[in-house]
Amino acid sequence: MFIGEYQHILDIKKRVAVPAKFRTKFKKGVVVTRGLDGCLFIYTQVEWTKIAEKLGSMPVGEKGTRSFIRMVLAGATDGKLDSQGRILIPGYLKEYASLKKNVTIAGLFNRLEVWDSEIWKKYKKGAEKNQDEVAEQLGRLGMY
Amino acid sequence: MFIGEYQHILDIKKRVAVPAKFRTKFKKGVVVTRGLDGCLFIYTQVEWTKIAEKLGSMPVGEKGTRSFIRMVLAGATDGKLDSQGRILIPGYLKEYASLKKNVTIAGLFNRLEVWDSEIWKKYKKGAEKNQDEVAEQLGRLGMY
DNA sequence: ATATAAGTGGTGAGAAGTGGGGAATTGATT
DNA sequence: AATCAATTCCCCACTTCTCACCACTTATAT
Repeated sequence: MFIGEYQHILDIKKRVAVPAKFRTKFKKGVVVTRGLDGCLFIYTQVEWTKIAEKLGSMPVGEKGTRSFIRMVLAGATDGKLDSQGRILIPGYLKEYASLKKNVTIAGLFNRLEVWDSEIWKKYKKGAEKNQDEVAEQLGRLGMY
Repeated sequence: MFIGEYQHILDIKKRVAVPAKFRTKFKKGVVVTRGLDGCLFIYTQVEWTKIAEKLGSMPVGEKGTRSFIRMVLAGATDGKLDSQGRILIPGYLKEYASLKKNVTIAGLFNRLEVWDSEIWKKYKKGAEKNQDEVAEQLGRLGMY
């Protein structure tokens, strides 16, 4: 499963390297799409199939949910890693996530997330302020 | 289980030795992640698997939960001990815990904690001041 | 005091990350 | 349909970093 935080570069041709230790999981293909909180989600082809099914069969209750699901499904592009283990980010996704040169790749269990490094830094700062809440949740997990 | 307090050094290559008596527990792998109060948590692979499963099954609808999961999962790295029984600390975790050269490793039942030695010293001082309060809490728990 | 284990430091080969040239493909315009 | 521009893809090349291993020092135990 995916964990960890990695610094990479989005080069001038809009390519990002997938951390080497995860590349084997993408042999069957990779799917990139719009994510939550202004990042991109990267799924393995296998995981994506499951996710897409789940999203497609969700009760279309709330307006916001509906439009988000559309964004995710419509925003998806599939491809393969190049011989150097990189993926190509389409222009509209680069724009969606405000990606500049430096990006942070985060491992989130069944997916990777791509963040602009500056935005990620701010996001972390925000999250660290809620330590009490974090402690509470850790307690519930039996971690603390 | 883990107990005790140990002084070690984070060398220039960001490696720390795990106290020798605990090394056998990490044969299957070791996971380091962000902890509370500015320290790092070290779990055995076995312990971590339990935690990760719980994290994976948490609903991601709420913003707070999402950021909590991101901090724990993206903050984590897994690896193995090197032939000298050391673990490698990624830059972002070194920074998170403000680690300098001297670090303190503390055993806390199902995990180890890594502290910058200076911070640990201060933390202990603070904790000693609250002894009355601590005693009270222990009493409530029927431990004292 | 000697032997053994633990802790720390360093080096070098190989892997990973990044950049770039040029062919192939797409799709837009005339 | 033909041409051109732009993007994508497939290599190759260079640089940087990581990891496994070796070597030395310090601590512990008998």
